[in-house]
Amino acid sequence: MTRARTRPRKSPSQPRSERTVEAIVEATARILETQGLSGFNTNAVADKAGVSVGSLYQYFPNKDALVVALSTRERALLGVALGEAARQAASLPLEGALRRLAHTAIHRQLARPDLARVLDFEEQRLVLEEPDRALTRDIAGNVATLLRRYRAVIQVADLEAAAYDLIAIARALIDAAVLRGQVEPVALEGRVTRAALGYLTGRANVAS
Amino acid sequence: MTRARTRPRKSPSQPRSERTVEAIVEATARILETQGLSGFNTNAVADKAGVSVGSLYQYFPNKDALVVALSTRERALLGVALGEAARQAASLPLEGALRRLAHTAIHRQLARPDLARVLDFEEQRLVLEEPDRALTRDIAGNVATLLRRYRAVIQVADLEAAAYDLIAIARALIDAAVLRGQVEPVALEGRVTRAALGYLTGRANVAS
DNA sequence: AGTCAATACGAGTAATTACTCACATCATGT
DNA sequence: ACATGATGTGAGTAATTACTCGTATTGACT
Repeated sequence: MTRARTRPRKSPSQPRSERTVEAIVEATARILETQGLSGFNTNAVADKAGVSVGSLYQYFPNKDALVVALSTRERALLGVALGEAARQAASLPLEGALRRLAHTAIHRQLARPDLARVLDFEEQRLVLEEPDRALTRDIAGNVATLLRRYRAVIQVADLEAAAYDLIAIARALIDAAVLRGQVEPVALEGRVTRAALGYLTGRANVAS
Repeated sequence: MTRARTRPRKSPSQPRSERTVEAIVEATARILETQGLSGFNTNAVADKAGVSVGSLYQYFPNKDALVVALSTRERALLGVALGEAARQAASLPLEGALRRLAHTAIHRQLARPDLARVLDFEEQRLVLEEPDRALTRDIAGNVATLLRRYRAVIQVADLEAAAYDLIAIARALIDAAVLRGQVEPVALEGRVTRAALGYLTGRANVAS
């Protein structure tokens, strides 16, 4: 029972094939954000990319691999932006740092809001089907590192878990905002920041 | 282009058919929590329910209707529990009230954690495909009503939206906890309560 | 006992779609 | 020019599965 691969082929590369892979990943994004899940099939992706299905399967072993590649690309962009934000936030108090992170994440997700929402969903599906798949590990690691600097003011012991929770909160609030069409970035940033700050520093503990 | 129905048939009812419908809904639950999405097909549900596919389609117009029915059943249970909790919390300060709600929601979701997670996911899918589908409207309404009592201490203006956001936060944190296997109810309750309280009362507003 | 509507059956169908493979074309080194 | 590996093609296949429909059974009422 060998676990199915999701990112195997595409070993050799001439510049030509690089462009093909790029086109396929971007076609996946465009299909997902314009047609949604129901329009997302490999033939449609190949068409949109201007290549044949055969070429698609030369570089991606199965349909999920498309989602993984796209997710990886988008998460990398987010990761870079968050890294930059974290450096800038180095001297800020916790609230300011969280706000910067929230601001950055919101900015990136709202750049292509429909894509963000569908992709979040697809990532959830992948994790549901294969729980150890680590799609947000890098980002969570970076967030955890940042959190460690504020250990003194944070009530939560497990900062790794806290990082994942903060990501889940941000995701939930951003996706909900997109769904409602309430995408005023500043207000949204405030909501995310307050929830995160409450999670980390609130002193609502055991009492009943 | 008439919108597809999701809960149409089953008009007439002898006691026999009631039991059939019950069996089908519960079979859906058991399939989802034991086999996950990949095992969820109408033949499997019919088998598990001990009825034929034909009978299934006598009462449910399509596969999604199964999910809607199950979701409705589970949300009703949660709704009743939350209503009770809200009454008991009537005299408590906001934090205590939120804690009671969190406690109740967690208790119910952890009763069948795997089902809760897959069902949350399926609900997301339904909303993604049909944005105006209102699966949590009743619960959100109840939460909003409760929030109105605390208007004085809440920073957020739109309490309807806040209710949806709080539900999204709770969902995200509970599902994340189930995924990680960290289901200590008390700690989880604390996390949800702190995030909710921060969201509502935090004074992280506009500053940059 | 007989009628009839409600309920149940489940083999079959039609549609979708992920994926393959035998073949074509390209581009690079000689 | 030509050889050769890399890259591209897309009609076809196989598997899955939601859903139908003609038929069978049940049970309530007379």
